[in-house]
Amino acid sequence: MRAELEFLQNHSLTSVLRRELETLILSGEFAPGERLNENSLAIRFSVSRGPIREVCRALAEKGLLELVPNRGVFMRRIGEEQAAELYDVRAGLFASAARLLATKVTPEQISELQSLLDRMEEAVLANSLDNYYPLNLEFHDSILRFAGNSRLHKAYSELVKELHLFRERALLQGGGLTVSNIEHRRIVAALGAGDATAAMDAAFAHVLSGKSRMTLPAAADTEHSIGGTAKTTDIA
Amino acid sequence: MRAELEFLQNHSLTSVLRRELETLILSGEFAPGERLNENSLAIRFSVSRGPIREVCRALAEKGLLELVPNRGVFMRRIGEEQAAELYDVRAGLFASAARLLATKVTPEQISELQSLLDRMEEAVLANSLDNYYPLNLEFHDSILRFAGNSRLHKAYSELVKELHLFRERALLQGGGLTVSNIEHRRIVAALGAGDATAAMDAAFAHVLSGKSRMTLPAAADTEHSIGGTAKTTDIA
DNA sequence: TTACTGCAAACTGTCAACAGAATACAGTGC
DNA sequence: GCACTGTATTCTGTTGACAGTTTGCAGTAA
Repeated sequence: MRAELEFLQNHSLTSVLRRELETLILSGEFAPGERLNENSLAIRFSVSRGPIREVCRALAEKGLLELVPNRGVFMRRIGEEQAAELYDVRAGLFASAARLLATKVTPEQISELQSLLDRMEEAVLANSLDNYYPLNLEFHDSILRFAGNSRLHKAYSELVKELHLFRERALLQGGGLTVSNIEHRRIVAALGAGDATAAMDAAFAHVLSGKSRMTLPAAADTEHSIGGTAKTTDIA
Repeated sequence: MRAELEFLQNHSLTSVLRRELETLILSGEFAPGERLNENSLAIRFSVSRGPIREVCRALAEKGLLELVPNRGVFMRRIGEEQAAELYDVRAGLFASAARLLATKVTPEQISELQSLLDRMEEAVLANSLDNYYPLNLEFHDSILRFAGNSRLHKAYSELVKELHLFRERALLQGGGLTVSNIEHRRIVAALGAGDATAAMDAAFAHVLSGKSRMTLPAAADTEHSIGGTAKTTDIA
């Protein structure tokens, strides 16, 4: 019961709604550019329009939705240029984390990262994107976590969520995995050596490399994901 | 009249309110941790509570306000640790801008930055913080602008706004100006040489240097700003 | 005097309803 | 058949009101 009381105090209806709608958005429930009907959402969640509107305003501020006066809220549509811009921001945050971590990383953390590198290497050899993808996420997340700056971590995570809205991106070619993991090794090597500048540089270059891997093939084939929820992945 | 119509279409009541309230907050109208009464705000702006609530949700998402269930909205209180974290994020964004700019900067932009450096140098010699401060802002803003990434620029600006909430910081000592401008010169030199890594490194180090200039003296004297709206400045 | 209890006022959370704008569609003229 | 106009519908923007919670205060007992 104690736990339930605490739940009621910390999680208001609005905050629950917010989380719920965010999950819905990130799960691909709505198509890019699709309009969200406030009334429908209100009925769907069995609440009135007030809380729905508040949640939409918050998510719009976060960059997941778009507000058009007198027309309503729309799923944010992220074009190639906007995605490219987001990559630059993400690169800066990731580089910051790497640089901060370089001066304080512990041997245990290095070996944990090494372990991830090895497991990713296996996935590369098996040419298994399905195995590589979650390890890649964990690798990046670990660096952010080890950096020990919760605000930086939060900003990075939100940026990754925002990038998920960019669905018109190409699937990664097999060769990308090899390159990606080589870059990973370079980052860990710099971290292990305590070289802040090199770590920052490698981290930044890695994300930018992912950006070019992502946008270049997309220009050649932009129709592949229309009408489906093709599982696109993001190796950076 | 054309302009007025366009104004009505693009700026809804909520968006105007949002800007207004944000200005109020950043101007120091409310003390850190102070509670904002929804009804008072509604009366003050002659609107109902609905729009006020939506605006507050948006500004809370942005990090300027804090929401406590069943108790209301409060001015966000930023402690020293949080401010330190924000500096790291800011450093990453600024470094990203510097690195991106290094590969595309034009001679005209370099000379514009040089001009700012010279004018800051004058302010340093005159030991005039009042002259130095706006030039310093313009210097940083110019680099973000020249970098040509609007999203990065926006993220940086919002972070600076968020940092403004940290009022318990010390005024800058005179010596800081000299150091700060030396760091500025190092950034511009790297940019002019087209050295992306050096530019990124110098930019990151500069913001972190500003962070230590900010937090160290504050630890020695944390009571200086109580009860007043002392004009504190932020040299980084 | 101090601590506790109970009540009252104030405020937030939520809802339902109204006004105005945008959209879709039927009707009319060419 | 096609473009245009006027109307009806739908949806957003905003408001006022009610329910539940928190806060402040007066009253009481130790």
